Amino acid sequence: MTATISNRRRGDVQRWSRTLIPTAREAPADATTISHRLLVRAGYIRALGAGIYDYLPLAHRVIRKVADIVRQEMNAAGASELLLPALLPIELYKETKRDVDYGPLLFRVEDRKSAIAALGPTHEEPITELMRAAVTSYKALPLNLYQIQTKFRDEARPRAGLLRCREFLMKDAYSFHMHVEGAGGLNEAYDAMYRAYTNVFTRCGLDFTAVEAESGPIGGSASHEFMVNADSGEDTILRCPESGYAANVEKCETGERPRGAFTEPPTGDLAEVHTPGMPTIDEVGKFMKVKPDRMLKTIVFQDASDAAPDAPARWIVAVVRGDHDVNEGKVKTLSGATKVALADPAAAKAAGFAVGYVSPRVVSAVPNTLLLIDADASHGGFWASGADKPDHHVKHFNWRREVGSALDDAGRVRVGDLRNAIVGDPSPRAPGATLVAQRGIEVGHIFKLGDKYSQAMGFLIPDETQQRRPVIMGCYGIGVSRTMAACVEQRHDDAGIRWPAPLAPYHVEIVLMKPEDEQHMSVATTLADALADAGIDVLIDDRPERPGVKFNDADLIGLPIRLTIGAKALEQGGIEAKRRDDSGKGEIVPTDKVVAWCVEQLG
RNA sequence: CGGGGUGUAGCGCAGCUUGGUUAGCGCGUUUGACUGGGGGUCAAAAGGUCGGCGGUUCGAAUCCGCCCACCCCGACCA
Repeated sequence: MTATISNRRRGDVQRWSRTLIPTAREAPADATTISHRLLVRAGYIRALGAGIYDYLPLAHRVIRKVADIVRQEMNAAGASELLLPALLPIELYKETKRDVDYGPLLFRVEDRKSAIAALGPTHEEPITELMRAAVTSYKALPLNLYQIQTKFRDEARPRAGLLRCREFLMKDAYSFHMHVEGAGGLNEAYDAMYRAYTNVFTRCGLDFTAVEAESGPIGGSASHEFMVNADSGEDTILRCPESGYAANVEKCETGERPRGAFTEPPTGDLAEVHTPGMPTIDEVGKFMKVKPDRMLKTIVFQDASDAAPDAPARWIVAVVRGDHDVNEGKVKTLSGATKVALADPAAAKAAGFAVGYVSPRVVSAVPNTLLLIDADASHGGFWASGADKPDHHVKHFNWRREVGSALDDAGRVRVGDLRNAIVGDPSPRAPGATLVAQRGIEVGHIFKLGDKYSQAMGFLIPDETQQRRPVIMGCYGIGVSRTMAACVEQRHDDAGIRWPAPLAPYHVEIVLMKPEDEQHMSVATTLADALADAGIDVLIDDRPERPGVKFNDADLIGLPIRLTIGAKALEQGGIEAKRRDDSGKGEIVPTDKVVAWCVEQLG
């Protein structure tokens, strides 16, 4: 006897009557999202609590297929799979202060000795703890380690079925390096992960977009999100149709926008208006009869660089149009500070800011203040603004008259890009092109971590020159269970799910019109066997149900191919074959050609 | 965490305002018959701590109080 190692996978064959697929005509009333409703109705998942789900056999098979593709691509990219605990001593998180930073999002459990453990929301700490003990030489690097594991996050508001859960399945990978550039460096691993992720989602049969996301501590394009394109997605991304540039709203740059000259004449005398108890732009605008796009929104930040803790606070005041959103990252960039944060309201008040009613005039009124003006807010014409005293606003704000010569001092006033990009903004990469919006669901995220965790946890090893240096890390996540739901959001119709072949729980459903007919059953099992030999997974609907029920359920669970075995087709020496994506009854395919037909359709 | 809402059979709902037979209806389930290519028809049946605890009352699904769970909008979301 010879042992063989086969790389040829034989398909699975299962009978509907022998597994658990509890389909339902109606979805539970509390399921509102499409993927949630369809996955429950089609018997894939059941809710057990808020953001907690049972994965029934069909769902488990889909999950496994996603995971297998992820594994293959990760392994091909040189990563190694391991498995870390989900139950983690809270002390680990104290080392990085994430027990506080992560806050209530971190699930905590108490053991019999009253010790607190965390249920891992992500595994930077345990992997760094492992590496710190196991790797003591730069010669052991680079390394890329990953796991596919259940994660726990005590979400403030779990919602949308599998899209935002408290317990979910995630692939998380961590890479370790002594340097960023060059062979064996972080950038090399990051690029490899970018390619692997592109391969994964392509192989899953998903329509997706890789977008630039908020930069990590290393700067540059240090983070990408992989978004499944779906109109029902929660996230908005912006894309330049010309250059292919795409980014999320937090990150998206804009092309040069026209700016004001600060020489435009006033529109009238400065007029103060009493606006009691109106904290929002909308309310004030309605009260004063001024549209938000004619108001200046003035937000106080402080330079949070930890360079000189005793130095007097340095204030950064950002001004954007009332209908725009200020972007903290852009405030940081334009100010040149290494770190900025929203000003502490009490400290800002003490320094002389009328928080909530600030106007750009404070650049002269409060020492150590840098004024940043978004291009769209720098124009002339009518403006309303805060009045620098509580419960008051002013009309006819004029830049030159109100702010004066400070406008000409680049050390005190700068104009630039300060707000989130919006649809119609000029593209930053193609002159003349404008940004378009697109909805998506984030299913992957790759990130250059740098030395944040290795520093915090003391993971330093000597390099070639015997200098102890913190290890540089990258982290790379894929939401496995979320990918399943995102796929349903993207691929469904009124009748049910439409799985792409690579993720379908089974590739082919054989519908028996008369399961009690022995000849029909024999045709079905012979056919299923032949399909399995070709590597195809087969579900046989052998239930004694009426045809309508079975056809509707077939559409609902969404397998790519339906083969119907009934007297009519058999008399013609064939089987009725239909793709899920096609309407109608399908075509009669000669019985001996069915396997080849299926293989061809499944591509 | 703020605002709104819902808990009655596996699922979808009515009943509650105005307390009073044995708590109903549709779907589903079980049994039988007929039927047999897109959720069929008839007959019979099973299935309920009315979210929980306490209170008011002769009597509570219904009124009152406290608690719990879940959903939606917002805040939040490495």
